[in-house]
Amino acid sequence: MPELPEVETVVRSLRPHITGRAIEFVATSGLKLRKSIDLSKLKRLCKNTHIKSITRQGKYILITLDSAAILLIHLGMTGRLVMAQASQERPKHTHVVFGLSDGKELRFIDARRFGLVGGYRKDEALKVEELQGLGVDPLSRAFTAAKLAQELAGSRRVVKDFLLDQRHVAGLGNIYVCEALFHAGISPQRTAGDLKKDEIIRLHTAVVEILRQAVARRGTTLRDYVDGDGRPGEQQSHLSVYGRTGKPCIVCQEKIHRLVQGARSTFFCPTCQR
DNA sequence: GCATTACCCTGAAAGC
DNA sequence: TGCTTTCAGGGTAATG
Repeated sequence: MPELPEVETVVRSLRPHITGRAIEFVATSGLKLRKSIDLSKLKRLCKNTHIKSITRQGKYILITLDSAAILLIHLGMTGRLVMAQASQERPKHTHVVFGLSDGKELRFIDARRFGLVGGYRKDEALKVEELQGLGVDPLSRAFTAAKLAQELAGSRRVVKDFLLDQRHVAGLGNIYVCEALFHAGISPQRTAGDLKKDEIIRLHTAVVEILRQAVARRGTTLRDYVDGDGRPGEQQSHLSVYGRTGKPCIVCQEKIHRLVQGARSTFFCPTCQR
């Protein structure tokens, strides 16, 4: 399940392959993803233009074209954005294909179709609905302990749900929220607005460190995720609590517990996290 | 504003 | 063995 480190890894791995390339054709499966794909619009946007850059905002991938139009991609749960030779057979669940000028294809593959692929003209690009409400990116300079404190202030939600809300901090998902709360020693059931100053500082540090470490290890692959070159990540063997129900805590040996919050599994150590 | 629930969807795993 | 059921969850929308 791609979160910030996985999306960042995809962006970095694709950058040398697609920057400066022209898009010669666009094809789709015709199946609906999170939203329907407007193929004719994608074709119009991609015609006679080159790829200028590929960047990330939260879990969204932005491919900016020379025309200043943007292609917006979200990997959802099982989405993959990979390079392939045009001669290679397109795998099952390939929903969007961008044919590039060097004979390669940039393919969006998504079994569960929770992902999203859209295109926006230059005049639409600054007010893309999906990006408008996104909170601070936790790997940006703007994400400070003070900023986190400001976001948390007054919230009556449980901190686990709060951190998953992309309107506050953009890029965290279930795995890294569980991991960050563990490393900060904070129970996932605490009320967000009740965290003390020292706890907020610990949480801020944990979020940044966990994400940086995961980026360095090119993300977590539990099942589907691969980067733009088709390579899995390496962070999965370094998880402290996620998916470790019943196994001993790496700090105190207490068994890791699992509970369900907002229809998502939460993994935590009841001794280390207060 | 916030919590809860349902929905989208496929494939792996579990259960029978 | 083979079929059926359950579970996984990011984001959104409806409801209370």
